This record gives sequence, C-alpha cells and structure tokens, in this order.
Amino acid sequence: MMFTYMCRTCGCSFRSRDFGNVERFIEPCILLLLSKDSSHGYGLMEDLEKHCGEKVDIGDFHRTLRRMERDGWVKSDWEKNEAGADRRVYTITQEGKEFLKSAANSLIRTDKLIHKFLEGFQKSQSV
Amino acid sequence: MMFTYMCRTCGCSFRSRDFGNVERFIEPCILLLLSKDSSHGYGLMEDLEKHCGEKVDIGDFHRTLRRMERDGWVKSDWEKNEAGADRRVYTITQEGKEFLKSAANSLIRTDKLIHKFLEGFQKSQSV
DNA sequence: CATATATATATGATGTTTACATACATGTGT
DNA sequence: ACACATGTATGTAAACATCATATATATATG
Repeated sequence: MMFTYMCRTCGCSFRSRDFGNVERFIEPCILLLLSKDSSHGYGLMEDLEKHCGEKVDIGDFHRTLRRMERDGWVKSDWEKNEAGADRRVYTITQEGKEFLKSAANSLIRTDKLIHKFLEGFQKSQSV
Repeated sequence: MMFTYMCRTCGCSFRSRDFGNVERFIEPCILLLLSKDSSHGYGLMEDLEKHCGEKVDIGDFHRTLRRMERDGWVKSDWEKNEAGADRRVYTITQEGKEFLKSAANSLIRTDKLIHKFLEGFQKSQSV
C-alpha cells in the first residue's frame, strides 16, 4: 500500500506508504482461513482479498507462507494438480492455532489504542 | 514491542516483534498532541505514553520528529532552557493538520479491517 | 505449432521501519 | 568531583515491504 506525495519545493512526486497498516496483519488472516480448511497459496488469495480488504502481492505472499512454516504456524505438503502447476497445500498447526488466539488478543489491544486516538481526534475536531 | 518465543528444535529463545503494531502510529499521536499545543520531544514523551499506551524509544522518537519535519508535518525552533539543555520546540503545520485528518480516516478503515477479522475469529471460536 | 494466458511457487534487489546501544551537551544536587 | 535528570542525536543490524523477475505446467486460440 503505497501513497504518492508531491514534494513542496521542486514539485517532484515521491512515494510513501499509506497510513494505518497493521504489521503482518496478513498472518492471522491466513491462519483464520486455514483454521477452517487447508489450502494452497494461490487459492488463498481470493478469500484473503475478501477478508483483508486489501490487494496482496503474490511474491510477498508466498514468502510470508514460507516464513510461517519456518515459524511453525503452518506445515505444507505438495499436491498433484491436473489443471496446472503442482500446489503446496498449507495446514495450520496446533502452534498456529495458539498464535492465532494471541494475535486476536493483540488486535483487541490495538483496536483499543486506535479508538483512544480517534476519540481524542474527534474531540479536538468538534471544538 | 518485542516478544520472546521458544525455538521448537533447539529450545533456544528468540525474539520477534509483538503482533498488531500499527506502522508509525506514533506520528498521528504526536500530531494530535501538537494540534493542542506546541511542545518539545522529551516533553511529549509523558503524554504519549498516556495516549499511545506503549513505551516509546527516545532515540527512535527524536528521529521520527526529524523525519516529520522533513516531510513537512511539523516545524521546529530552538528554545533556551534555564533548567537544562536547550530544547527543539515543534509546532504542527497546516500540512500536518491535513495529514492528521487523513491518518484518522485511514485508521477508521484499519479499525474496520480489524473488526472484520475479530468477528470472523469469534465466530470460528464459538463452534 | 507457436503464442498467449491462467494457474502456481519462488527469489533477487532495494528501500523503509524498528530496536537497541551509544554519544553528546547542559544544569542541579550532594 | 560525581551522579543524575533533562534533552537531542546517530550508528548499526535485523526485520519488513515493494517491485520486478524467474520458473514450471496446463489450457485456449490463431
């Protein structure tokens, strides 16, 4: 999620990330989907765009899945695919389920911080 | 905000960031404070820990303020200080006020994404 | 059959952000 | 003289994100 700004002095455009990104938000989103059913990377994409509301970079996405396996949240097995290239099918682990729970708790805390900020902001705007 | 994990293979402990951080959340928090009154870095700390709820690294914090000035959200002036080292006093700019508004809007959107996730998660847990 | 397209996974290069340590300067209290 | 509080700043390394590109297979189309 990048943002294009305009430089105030020379008028050149520069890029910066949009604001409000939750770091690695994609991970609990993936785990929530996998907690319902095992799936493969490419197939998770469509569901993710529905659930996360954001476009996902496919390269980054696969790298994220490999890291999640390294971290123990998921495991993978290759599956033969008649209709195209073979698939690596990901399954959530017990540790992944526990991480999903703790991530949900962290997100509740994050949500409170955001609310606290928005409350203060709205108060300042209504003056 | 770091988190200590235990490695599953060798038992060593490794550190990773806690989950749920909003990237550069500190920036709109600073701007919200400065929209009420100009202040200097060190002095903003106490208020920030109240408003952001998290500890702030002072080195990182000053670097953030310098970047925010470079980006045009704030401007600074040196102020003589009888009771210690001189202070760099930051004031919000018009552009900073506009960024604060757009950041608030982004955070409303972020909040919706988190809610969508938490709803799905709670549904999956109640089965 | 050559080419394009959809499905599918992976990596290289680069820049940004964060964490932690450390440096530097001034004034106060003992 | 020394510790401590106040105050700002930088060096370094790891983690993270972005964008481009590589690789492979199956299907559709001219």
